[in-house]
Amino acid sequence: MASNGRVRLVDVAERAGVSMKTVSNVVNGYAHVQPETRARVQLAIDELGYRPNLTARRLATGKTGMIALAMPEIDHPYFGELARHVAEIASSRGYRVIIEQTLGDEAAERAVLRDREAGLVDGVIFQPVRIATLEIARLHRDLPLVLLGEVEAPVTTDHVMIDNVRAAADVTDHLLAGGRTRIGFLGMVEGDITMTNNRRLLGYQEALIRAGLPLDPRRMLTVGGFAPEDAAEAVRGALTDGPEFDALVCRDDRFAAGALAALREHGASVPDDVAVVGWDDSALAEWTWPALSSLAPDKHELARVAFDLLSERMNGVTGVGRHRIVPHSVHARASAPPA
Amino acid sequence: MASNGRVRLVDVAERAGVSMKTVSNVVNGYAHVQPETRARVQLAIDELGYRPNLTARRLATGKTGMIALAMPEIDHPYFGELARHVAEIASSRGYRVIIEQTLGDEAAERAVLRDREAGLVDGVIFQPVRIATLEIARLHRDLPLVLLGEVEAPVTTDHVMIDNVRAAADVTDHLLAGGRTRIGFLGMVEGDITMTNNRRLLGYQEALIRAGLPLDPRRMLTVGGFAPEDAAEAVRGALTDGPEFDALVCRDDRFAAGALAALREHGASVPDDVAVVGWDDSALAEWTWPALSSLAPDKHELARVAFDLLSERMNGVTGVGRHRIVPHSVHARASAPPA
DNA sequence: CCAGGAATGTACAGCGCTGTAACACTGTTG
DNA sequence: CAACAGTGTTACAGCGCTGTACATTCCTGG
Repeated sequence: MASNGRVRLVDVAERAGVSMKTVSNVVNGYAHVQPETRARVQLAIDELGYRPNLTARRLATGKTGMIALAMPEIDHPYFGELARHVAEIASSRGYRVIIEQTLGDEAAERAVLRDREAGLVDGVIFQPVRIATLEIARLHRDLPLVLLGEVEAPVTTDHVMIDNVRAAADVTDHLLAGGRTRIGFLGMVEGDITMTNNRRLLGYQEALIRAGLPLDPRRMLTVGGFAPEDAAEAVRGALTDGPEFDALVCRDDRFAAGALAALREHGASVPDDVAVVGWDDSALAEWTWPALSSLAPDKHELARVAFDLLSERMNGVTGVGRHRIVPHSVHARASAPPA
Repeated sequence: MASNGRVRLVDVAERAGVSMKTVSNVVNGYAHVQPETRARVQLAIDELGYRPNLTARRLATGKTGMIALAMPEIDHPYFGELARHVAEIASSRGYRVIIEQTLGDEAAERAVLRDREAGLVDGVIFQPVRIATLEIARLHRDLPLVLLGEVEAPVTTDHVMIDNVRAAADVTDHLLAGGRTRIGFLGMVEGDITMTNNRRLLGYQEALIRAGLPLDPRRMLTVGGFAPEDAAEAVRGALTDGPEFDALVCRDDRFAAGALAALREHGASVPDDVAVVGWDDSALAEWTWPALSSLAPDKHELARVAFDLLSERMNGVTGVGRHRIVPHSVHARASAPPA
């Protein structure tokens, strides 16, 4: 046995009276090993308490069995739930997940694509929020990569998302079906460079146009930052200066929570005076009062499809970037009940 | 260059006309390298786009530069926030974090201590919920380990927690100071084997006794499961059959959210009729209506202390298990305002 | 002026595993 | 019955890096 106390393959081999490779074959479940030999090796493994050194295996095979999941914040409800799904899928396929928090930092996002992952993981699932796809394509070399969320063309990398235009239209239709006619959109974020919001705004507008309703730019609220309080602030402003609205389509559940707070302060009743719909269908939607109706991306499917695409890349599939849309639905709760 | 396209140390060495080890020294920032040599090596590194293979480095050094964080669910608000703090601390010290979700599964918790981590990480920070400390001590070999949360004696492993008895007493005192006299406790969970709740119940009882108030066992509510809905169900039952109460100390914020829902259904006003205090001070406390007062463990400190203890163990410190208490406070919000 | 050390660099073994080539068998086939 | 395919096993190189031992040069102080 090695002096550091750990049992190595060679120790087992010696004890069982076979070669290292045979032990390796047993450990890896290789078929062509005599049952009798296998039993002898297994006995030695158990007796010595042998555990393979994964680092050594990785160096030998060139596979790490790990993927990185890079996202802005692990404690954001949506990302937390997504992380859980990804971890479960990956785990069921024998992979482990390293969480990489970029915290919305541009340098951290670049690092995800470069040195940080060198030889550490077999692939990366990455939700960028600061750097553009063009730069991703430029920085990205041969590491298998799947992007999450809306990305602008030209896209040379695999990515998975929901149909944001359609989803925003569905949410707006849900409100229209409930008899709302003066529907606002909360909100565009200053300095937000992702396409996500533009697509959602577009879907919202399309639904209004289809319904023959006017587009009032003053009902499309701009928010100063990403915190719920920023959203509340924007709603407060709109309630005093802006045009009337009887419903709000929100960019995410946290913005919706901020909107609920501002409406409450103002004495507006939800959903009677103003209906509110969130986005992400995170656990938080259950906890607000009233509970939030929310656009629900199929997170499980999102994680599964992303992992499958990545898996193919890790198995050597090459070729142009692939584009996958996963389903969504409107999860109706009290803040915007069904018609 | 290697046929697989990756640049290796030896390629850089060849190009710069020095030995592999000198390149290694430059890469690792070793002091005693001639500036001129260093520059030449650096040039070769840049020209070839060399990135060290971390797996190989790990095999050579025996250090992985990674720790595992094992917890029940990454999408639980408290654990999500804790994960974020741990990831930030670890990252600032040059470590990376692997998230291990046990999902409250006993086998998964055992696996954390055994083969799963073999040679993969340098240490583990682990919040057990299913397996007892005795078993942890039995399974745990030489892998550096720090436990989070309440653990029963005898403790042979380092662990970090808040003073749950004291914290529960502080929360109860907060309610007493607000003039509440019929304070309930929500809740003991059926089949919960962790000590956490017993400690909290104890602190709650101590505070009542010190205040000269009677202990009414019927005000100590038992909950059928860990979901907020289970807590709501328990509160509903108490509202119809049980003794009156004018305040509730809750096991965590999610239970408190469940309690708020049940109270609302019943027409009880919070905090006028019943004050509610949560536990964990998770982001969720901001989103409920009214916003939850909550016992706030110093999560940042918790993460820091846990990492420091682990760090010492990873650096070879041996000896008996150490016990660390981190501070907490009562974060007062609308559901139980200060006196 | 020389022993003793610090500064700078090299050669090579070895971390613990897996892939590959090769070998010794056994049975199968034209 | 030679040729061959398939099975079970071994020996050993090699994954890409770092640690160790050692060579060489350059200072320093007695």
